Amino acid sequence: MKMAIPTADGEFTAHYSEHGLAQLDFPGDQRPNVHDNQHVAQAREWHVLTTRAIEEILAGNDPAELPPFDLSRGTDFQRRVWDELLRIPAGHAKSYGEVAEAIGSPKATRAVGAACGSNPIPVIIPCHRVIAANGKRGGYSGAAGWKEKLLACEGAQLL
DNA sequence: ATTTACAATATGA
DNA sequence: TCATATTGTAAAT
Repeated sequence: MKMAIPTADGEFTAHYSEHGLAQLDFPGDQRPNVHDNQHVAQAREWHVLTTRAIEEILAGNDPAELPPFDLSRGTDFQRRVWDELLRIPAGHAKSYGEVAEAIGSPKATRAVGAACGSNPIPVIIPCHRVIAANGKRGGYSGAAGWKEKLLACEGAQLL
């Protein structure tokens, strides 16, 4: 199930599976991913939540409500990372090391980076709020410019 | 099954 | 500044 999300910054594309939001793409950079299912009505409800959440984030606020995610592709470690990312409030940034420590493996900083890289739902799962240890930017797969843009939008404090 | 490469970091030279 | 060990995954051998 593929649905567009028009925003002031372009049209995002959300992909829904039968379990929830499975993937989110930046404007103009759609990854080919076809989810065919019959749960159209349910996907519409999720889509409302997704759209509202993205609008909040682009405005620099915390989304009040999120759609369910389909993390079938993720490992336990990755889910721990993503869950931790969701706890970062708007306008705040954590380093890879801090996230690694928060999930119980202080030395798995590199693994955290890998988990962020395989994050299927950018923006809502705020992988852009994860930065290198000394305020460096680190990377951002696919849409590098968005990291700075989103952080600037929130006025994030880069320690 | 083993090696390599990542969006990292701390340490030692 | 550069080399290396460390950690979890995925992809390539």
